[in-house]
Amino acid sequence: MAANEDNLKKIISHAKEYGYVFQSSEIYDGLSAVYDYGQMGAELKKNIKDYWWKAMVNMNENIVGIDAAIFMHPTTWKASGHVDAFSDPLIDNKDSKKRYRADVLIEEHLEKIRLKTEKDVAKGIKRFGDDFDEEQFRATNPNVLRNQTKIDDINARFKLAMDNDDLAGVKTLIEDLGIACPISGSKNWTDVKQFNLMFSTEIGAVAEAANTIYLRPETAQGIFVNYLNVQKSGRMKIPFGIAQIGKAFRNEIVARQFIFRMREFEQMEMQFFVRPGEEMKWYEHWKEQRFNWHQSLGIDEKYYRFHDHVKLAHYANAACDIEFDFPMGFKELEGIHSRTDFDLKQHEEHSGKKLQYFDPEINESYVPYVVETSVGLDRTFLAILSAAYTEEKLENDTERTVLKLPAFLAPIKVAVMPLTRKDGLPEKAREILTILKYDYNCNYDEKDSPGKRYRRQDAIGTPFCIMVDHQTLEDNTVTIRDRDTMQQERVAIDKIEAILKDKLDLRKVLN
RNA sequence: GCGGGCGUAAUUCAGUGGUAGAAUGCCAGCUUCCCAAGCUGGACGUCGGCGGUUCGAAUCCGCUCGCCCGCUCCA
Repeated sequence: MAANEDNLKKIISHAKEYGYVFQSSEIYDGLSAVYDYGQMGAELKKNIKDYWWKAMVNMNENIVGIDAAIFMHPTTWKASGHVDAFSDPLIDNKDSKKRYRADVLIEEHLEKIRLKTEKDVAKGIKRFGDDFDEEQFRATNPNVLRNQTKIDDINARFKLAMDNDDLAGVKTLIEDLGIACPISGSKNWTDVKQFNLMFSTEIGAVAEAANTIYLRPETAQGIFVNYLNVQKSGRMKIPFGIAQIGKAFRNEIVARQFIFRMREFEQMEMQFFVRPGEEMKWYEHWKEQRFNWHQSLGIDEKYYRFHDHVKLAHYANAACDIEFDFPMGFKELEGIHSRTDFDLKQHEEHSGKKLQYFDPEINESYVPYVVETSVGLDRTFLAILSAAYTEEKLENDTERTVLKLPAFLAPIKVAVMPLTRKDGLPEKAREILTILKYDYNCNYDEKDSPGKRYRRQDAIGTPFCIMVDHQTLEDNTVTIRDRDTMQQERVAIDKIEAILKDKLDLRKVLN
């Protein structure tokens, strides 16, 4: 554990030192849980996006990509459930310092009262056996009735308080009920606070007439509200998918662990629309597909595992995560959810528009079921970066730090360097650079010894280095040095393009 | 939000009351030329920020911002 935490620190330092990730607004002391991608990070991130898009959109005939706006009609978030679900009333116990959801505390209290009734019922059964009329007992027994009244009263008070945004009322209710902290046993509570995880701003130039509008907390809704547009304009036939890469925003109470949990983050997701009843088949299909995608990055299988959700969200009938062994342990990287027809039904209801699909195969109209794959781009970035970060002991008893990034994702694909700065070698090297830079992001470096330059490229993860030496001038050959093996291979200049093309060929990874 | 740890150069750190250092890195030049060689020169820090104590603060105190860890949260 300690070694792993250490590892995260090292990765953060390395990421900063070599232009991968910077703290946002650093000169102003930073902004909590917001990060910027630097010159290397932006390239890596872009390459991850491209690779995902290629695998999901380009490789699947029945998946298309869109780019929806971050701003959406406010009703969207009522329909999706985010307005309610993303604003929990929270309360802290001052003695145990534990935080609870106020509604959960009250619900637990109600559960205790219900339990009393059940005990009474159980007693009755025990005493009277078969003669016991449970239904009548529940309807007439004074204790049971009194408890039921209590429950109804509490529910009514809670609902009233919540509907009126009366947080003080919620606190009073908790105090009146004598609810104690399960840990400390004390009733010493802070005020109830509302946390809304959605960022809001105003749309409309005139302040009085402005409407509150949210920054989307997830990208999925942009797909749902456009599903019919895409289906009709793209002549899509079920089953089909809509993919999207974009930013989402969550005002996390605690956001930490570098770029793992940020307030502004990017998701890559695909909603797959299927015929009702076939969702489990597709759920299994995408579980496998997405796992294979991660595997294709060439990171050891032991870094990944599935985690099935036991407790399902209100919209799902099956859900699992693909978890990655980050420096801080196994954490969610991607979620695969069978979302049923919940979202589309909700949007039908709130918009009053039909969101049905006519299925010519079965001659029937229906609201499709949805299987979602949603992967965090920043998390994928962190996963790849942390798996790639390697400190190696070399034979000559020195060390090197190398980013063993998948070659096709590396920010710089190839560095071209002259062995010395004399004898026309730089000119020759630049000729080669000119050939390659149309297809690949290249580096040129002539400063310092060759060994030092190799190490510099290792640190940023450049998979290939081309060295122009004196033999180049004689026979037009160069050496290509492999980042991971450190082996050099002498090849003809006119073969370089073919060799790189082969080494970076996505056909090999995308199977 | 609570608790713990921390914040000094690009990075890793030393410096505990007398106004700042090392190593690595970076830049220029010389030399060397295939895995962080050497030499010379150089740039970069209002010691996270604000305030207080003091003749004097990187150092002591308060507040604040940020990072890491635990709790909590993460439909």
